[in-house]
Amino acid sequence: MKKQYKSLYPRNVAVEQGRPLNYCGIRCCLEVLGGKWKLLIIAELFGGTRRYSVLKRAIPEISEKMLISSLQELEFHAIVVRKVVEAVPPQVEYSLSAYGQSVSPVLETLLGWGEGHISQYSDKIFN
Amino acid sequence: MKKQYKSLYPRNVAVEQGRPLNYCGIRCCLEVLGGKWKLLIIAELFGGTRRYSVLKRAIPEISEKMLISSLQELEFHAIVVRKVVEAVPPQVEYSLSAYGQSVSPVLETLLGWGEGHISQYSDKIFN
DNA sequence: ATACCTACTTACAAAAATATCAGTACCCTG
DNA sequence: CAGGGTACTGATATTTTTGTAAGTAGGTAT
Repeated sequence: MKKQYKSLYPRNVAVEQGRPLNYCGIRCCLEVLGGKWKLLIIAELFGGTRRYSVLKRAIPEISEKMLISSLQELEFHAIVVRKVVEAVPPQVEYSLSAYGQSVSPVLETLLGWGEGHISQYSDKIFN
Repeated sequence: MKKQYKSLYPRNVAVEQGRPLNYCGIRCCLEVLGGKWKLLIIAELFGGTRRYSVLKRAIPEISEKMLISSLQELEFHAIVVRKVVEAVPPQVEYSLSAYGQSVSPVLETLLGWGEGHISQYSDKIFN
């Protein structure tokens, strides 16, 4: 990984006791799990180890760039594990780390709330 | 409210059974609760009813525009309630609706995971 | 009379996120 | 030997999100 992970909290914010002012668990989640694709990728990986090309086909709307960069950030945060299989053509397998499994309740809760919201307010969402 | 809420899912996506292809609870959450400020505002409102100016002071880094527009979207989605108090100077109170209280587990779970993540990986986050 | 408070709105600018697309290296198949 | 598959990288463009700053209206305090 040449690419350096870039922390999302602004640099001009004061730092207190080792963390930026008002940095909290929610901001951390938004930083680590937020964005358009990461939770969807994680959800897919809860189904098991997936090769790059399989992930791509599982989430067809995602661009390769976003898929790769999301995977790289998740790997940086120790949530996913990247494993190269020496083969021709090359294979790279992505899976959730043991730590990555800890995202499960987050995913479940969000999914549950979201599905409930859709069923109550689909008219507002899909207007 | 003149401002029309704009759904975040792309219009060019095929719709199946009343919802866009691959639309799921997670995407719904990202749409309704996502963004930089909404969950923080909700967290603040879990502390009770707050006037606009009080919210502003509670989250000092937020711009007025973001505060207002976040509140408006949350109101649109029936999560917060806006109440005008006839007084001089004018007062507007924001609070969570009964439905808005249902976000509680989402908030708790995210906060919990995030705080845990910070304590394990603060070196990676605050590099 | 001037400044200031409230809860906003609006136009515009900047920044950040995401998309598009071409290119890479390797080998394999027809 | 052309074409295709794999897992990427990098430049650039577009879109989306967020920020800045000024303005509004009615009233109050100085």
